[in-house]
Amino acid sequence: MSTISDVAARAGVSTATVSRALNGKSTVDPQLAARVRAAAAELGYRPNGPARNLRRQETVVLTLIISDVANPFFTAMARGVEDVAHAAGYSVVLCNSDDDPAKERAYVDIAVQERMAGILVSPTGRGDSAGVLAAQGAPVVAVDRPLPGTPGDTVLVDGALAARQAAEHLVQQGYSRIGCITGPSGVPTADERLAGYRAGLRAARLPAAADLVRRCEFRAQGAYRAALDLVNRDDPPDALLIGNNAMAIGVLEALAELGIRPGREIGLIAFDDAPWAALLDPPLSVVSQPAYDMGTAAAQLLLERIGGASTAARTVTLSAHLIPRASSDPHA
Amino acid sequence: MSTISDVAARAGVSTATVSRALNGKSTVDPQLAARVRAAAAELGYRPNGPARNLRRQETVVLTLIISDVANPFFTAMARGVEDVAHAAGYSVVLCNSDDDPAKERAYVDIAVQERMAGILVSPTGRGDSAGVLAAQGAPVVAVDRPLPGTPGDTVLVDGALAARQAAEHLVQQGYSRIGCITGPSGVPTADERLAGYRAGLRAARLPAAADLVRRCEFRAQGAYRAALDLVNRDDPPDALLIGNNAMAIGVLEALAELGIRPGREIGLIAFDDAPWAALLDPPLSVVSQPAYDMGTAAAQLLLERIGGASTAARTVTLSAHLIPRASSDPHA
DNA sequence: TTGTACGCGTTATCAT
DNA sequence: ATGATAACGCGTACAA
Repeated sequence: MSTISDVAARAGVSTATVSRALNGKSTVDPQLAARVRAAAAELGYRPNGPARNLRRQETVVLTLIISDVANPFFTAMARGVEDVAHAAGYSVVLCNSDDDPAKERAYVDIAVQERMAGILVSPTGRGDSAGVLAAQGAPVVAVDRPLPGTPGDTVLVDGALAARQAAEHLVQQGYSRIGCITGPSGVPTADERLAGYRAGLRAARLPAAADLVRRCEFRAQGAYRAALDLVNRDDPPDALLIGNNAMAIGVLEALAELGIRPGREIGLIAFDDAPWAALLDPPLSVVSQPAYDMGTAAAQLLLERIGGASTAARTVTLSAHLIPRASSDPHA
Repeated sequence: MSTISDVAARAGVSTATVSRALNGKSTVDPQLAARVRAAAAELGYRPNGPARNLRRQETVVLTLIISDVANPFFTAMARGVEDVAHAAGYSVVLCNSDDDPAKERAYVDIAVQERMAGILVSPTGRGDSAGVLAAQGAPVVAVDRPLPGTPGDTVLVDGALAARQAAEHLVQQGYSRIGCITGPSGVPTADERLAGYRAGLRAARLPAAADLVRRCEFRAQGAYRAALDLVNRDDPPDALLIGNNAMAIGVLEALAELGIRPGREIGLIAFDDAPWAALLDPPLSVVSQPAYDMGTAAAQLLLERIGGASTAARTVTLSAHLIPRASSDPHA
């Protein structure tokens, strides 16, 4: 692969002139510049990124670490990040932590080592990534979940409020034995949804039914088992608040197997809207989170932080809203 | 951010010893090594990636460029790539080209400039990324779609065969006016699915109905309009072969709006299985592509190519298989 | 306007 | 076993 000196030799100029001509920085004789560009094109010259980054001490690529690429919520967020980043001349690379603290940590290490311009991370909540980040003082913003320990820029949604509203909606619809399937203990989004659910029951003067709560990973499989488990009880729930998109699929599979129809036989509300949610029969009620906007907000925060503008940590909290559909209507 | 010389100073040794101790390469006095590690830890030292890559002339990160992060097909593929890559000590970063040749090109440029160890790309089919890649001689493998022009390593699925089988299945089920909504002309996967569809009709001695074919981007919106357009004809199709996952959503939305029930009123088969396809009412018949396996195969090819093993370009072709469900059953 | 020369942080070679 | 030093490819201050 040809270097800047190859180009210089071919164009009969110094490497400094090549650099200037190609970066359009200082003023260069138009004719020389043309010769340089021609030489570069003929050689298929591409500047060596590592060398350039080393010299410039900066990059124009952002790292976005998410916990599940297959989750539409995170991909929508990624779109938001990308749109803002691209407009500002940055590129974005995605890393998939798989909700595994070790993988998250590995990607954080890479981002730090490669001296990425900035890092957006939707933390698993466990693990020590936060420490690494804090120690390096790299520009970071946490999305969806706060970074434990360090008070950095953060973009959240008020999941507790949304969960509470969802629970109250189920009560209003006439359900009275409301269960909840949410993520692992310690994961902030999982915890806050559970708290909101409980607050909703309390507000409706319904007894807190600890035995109607199940916790598992934010995946279909665990939710599938949890749903079977709950529904096969002697006193099964008559409604379910579901922690996310992927879990909803597991629950729906379980109910389909048992021939239980959502809405009439069991009320259902799941976190995260998805393109297919409205296509189900009955359509699935959801708590829609502003994923795209979370992405744009996070990217903006990060860009400002990179710019070195403010120094105080900021937290942006967006709100989710309930989209009631027939799966939470007992008369549907 | 501290450098290797900071660590060296703190440990009272030379930078060379620090490098050796931290990389465990050459043999170092255990006591000294411990002192070095301690110093590094205290300083929160992280090796400078660009400097290291510059010196080593190599990276351990792979770039995977896909056209749609929100498409489960591509994310499943990404999982396959990641699993194989991680096992071999490589990391993977995802880039979202959005099916936009310019974005694809931009990410290819980045990957090449950053001297990524290897590149996996699912090309838009348009644009000149292939030329750049070929010129640089970077390790590349194309997934899902071939890289136009250059005969490099490629992982494909036999979409023509699968489309033909799908069309024939629809015929067997009793449908006779079968339409097709597929991707843009020039996109290989779109073209081959159309070709297979036509072959299926021919094999069944059904007239090729050019006016029942619609082409648009591989997205929901275009497919939504195409479906409305087709169904509102005087002589509408009685079945539809749909180009992919996202398009299926658009078609289903259109049909739901018009109150047309899949299966009984219009046969439906879509490319790409998705977790929600079986949950629909009626469940959606799909052509399931081995996305995960495509990812692992591609990653293996790439790793071998990076290793410098073979020199001849290889093409791996996997096969898709039809999963008939009720949406292609007129009696359901 | 153009060229010379140094340094970015690391690893590898060569002495010691 | 350890240290001094060159080199990776680039951008830029300084000199011409």
